[in-house]
Amino acid sequence: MTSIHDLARETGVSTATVSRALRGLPRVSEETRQRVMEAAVRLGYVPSPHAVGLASGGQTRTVAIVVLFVTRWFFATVISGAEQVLRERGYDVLLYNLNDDEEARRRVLGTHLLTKRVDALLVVGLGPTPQEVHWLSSQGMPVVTVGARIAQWPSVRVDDELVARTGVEHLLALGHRRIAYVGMIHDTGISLATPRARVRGYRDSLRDAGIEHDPELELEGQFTLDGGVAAGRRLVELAPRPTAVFCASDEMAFGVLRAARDAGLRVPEDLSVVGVDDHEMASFFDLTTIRQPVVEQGRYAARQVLDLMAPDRPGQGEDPAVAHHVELSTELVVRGTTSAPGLPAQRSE
Amino acid sequence: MTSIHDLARETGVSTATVSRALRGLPRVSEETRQRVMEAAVRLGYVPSPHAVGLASGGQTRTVAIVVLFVTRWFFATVISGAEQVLRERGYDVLLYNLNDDEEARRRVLGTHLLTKRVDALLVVGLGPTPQEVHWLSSQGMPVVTVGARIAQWPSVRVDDELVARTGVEHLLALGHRRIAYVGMIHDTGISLATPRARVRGYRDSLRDAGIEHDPELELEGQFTLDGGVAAGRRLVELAPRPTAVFCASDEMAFGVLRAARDAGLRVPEDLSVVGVDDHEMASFFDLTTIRQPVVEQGRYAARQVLDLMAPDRPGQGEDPAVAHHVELSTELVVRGTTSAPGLPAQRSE
DNA sequence: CTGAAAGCGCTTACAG
DNA sequence: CTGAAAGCGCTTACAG
Repeated sequence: MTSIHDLARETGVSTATVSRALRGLPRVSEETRQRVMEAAVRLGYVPSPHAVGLASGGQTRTVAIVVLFVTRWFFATVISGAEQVLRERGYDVLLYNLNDDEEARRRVLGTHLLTKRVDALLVVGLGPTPQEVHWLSSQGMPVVTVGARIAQWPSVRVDDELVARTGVEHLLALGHRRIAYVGMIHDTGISLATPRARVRGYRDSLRDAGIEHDPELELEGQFTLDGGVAAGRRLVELAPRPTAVFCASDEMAFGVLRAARDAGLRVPEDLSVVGVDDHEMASFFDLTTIRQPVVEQGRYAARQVLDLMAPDRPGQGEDPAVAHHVELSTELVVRGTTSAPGLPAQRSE
Repeated sequence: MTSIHDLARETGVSTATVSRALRGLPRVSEETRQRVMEAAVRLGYVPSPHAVGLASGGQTRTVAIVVLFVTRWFFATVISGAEQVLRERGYDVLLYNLNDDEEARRRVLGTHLLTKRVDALLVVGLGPTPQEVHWLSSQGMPVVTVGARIAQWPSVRVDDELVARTGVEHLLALGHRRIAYVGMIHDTGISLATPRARVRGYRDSLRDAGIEHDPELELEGQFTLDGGVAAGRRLVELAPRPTAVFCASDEMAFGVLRAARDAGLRVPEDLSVVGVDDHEMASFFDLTTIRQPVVEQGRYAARQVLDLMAPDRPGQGEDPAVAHHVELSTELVVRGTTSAPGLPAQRSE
């Protein structure tokens, strides 16, 4: 491993000068810089991040991304957006996959685990508790959240209540009155913000439409495909059967479609189905859904992270173009799984 | 940030003793150890990874996982398996998402980028070139591959030729003779090993069955859903139309199913379809497929990585239970998308 | 069982 | 423009 000393010996200058030359600092003659650079390339020099970090006050040029489940489309997609932006700016990404494990969450967000290991935290899909917020803030750790809004920290998300309202109101406008909900009803894991906001939106739109709340119509789907199938099976047995269902994620909607078809129901004639996400397979299933921009949420959050760290960089202020709380817009995408009760889909092609 | 010096002052011993006490080294009185531990907890002490790394010879306790696409099911699933095993052993995971970018690949595998940043490399889904192998070896970087076999390095994979043969032979046994292939035909990106082995398996089984090779039957599907749809559209236009198709991934198979149904074909009566993976949505589509263990490949590879680094740890040898080249077994899962030509599926329920 | 001291590979005032 | 020296927070022989 060639070090700064090797370069100093090789070029006949001091290590201090080598250090300055390498980093493009002023007060180094052009000729010296050339010689040092050349030697660095020739000897395959790479700075030791440990030494750099130690000497320059603990910077790690590393950001931790904490997700609930790497394997789910939403999280993987957010990661890919954020990773790209951070990478471009020379940051490494440390991945923490919580796997919905409460203990892992405590370890990562509630202990010293990350202090000194990363410069900032990007938390996706879970809302830190007030204690965690307090703790991380007291540690001076910059944090950005995706999918949850914490007053003190920058965040990117979509308006989950509005998402649900948009879906349910689409069904109401088509004439449905008995509308079921598939989502996360019982708080099991550690992801709360999004599921809760969506049920709320569902309930509020029904109330605003003067429809009485029927708890029987709220089905547990766990935000998974299998959960959606299970919820769909229960749904088709309800009497009277709902004529439509709003699913809080496309993956659950796929499951409901399957269950409906297994039960011999026609979609949308017998059952209209709406999802959320515009998952890569949604158009495949011809699913009506509320599209949310996902890569963009990752990209934007990464920019917020960079911005939070920016004031530390000499001569750089905050980027005025980066907002504290950002709500990206969503969009109703009408496809073939919704129609007026009893009618086939009206395709406008 | 409390340091080892604070603990030393607090407990009235030297920093050397604090260091030993903290790490559970022998030659420290039980009483001293207690006092140090207590102070560490009370003051919220966390060792600086930079200082530890610098002082103890460059260890980083970090492993880089390099993948082609985080967003694809296979890669995300391998990551989750590997991450869990590494995490349990106290290693952090640095994620590099290549996104099929040749330049990113060069930067990561062909330069000094990773030297001094990570203790080992876990490469998923791409086979390093001989130059890269030589380079990384000369740098002393421990590397494990998933899905490609490099003689010098430990690897985990499935036998991709056998996978293809299993699928094609299932179709041959059902009586099909005109069998198409959907996979990666034209080498575009940087993922080569797996796609190539699978076409080879397809061609070989047909040849062994005495069926002449027809290049028209090999369709480009790019290992994506959309690629599968596109390939499927071309497939249904072929004359005479094949009676069956082997797809090198489930995602492409989903696409072919869609195209077939759009074209009014019945599956499996008019077209039998086989995939590879047993993707989480495969049973959903009732797809016949060759199942490969994916989380397990990630877990096993992580163990190989740990084993590769083990000899450095005092008193530890290699784990004899960890093999150099591992081929995990695959399994034909017969579902409803395959049958004898012209016949409906024979379900054994 | 414990401490003083050197060293890991850099950066950063401070002189010159 | 350049160098000598201290320091970042640990670990590790070496003494005792």
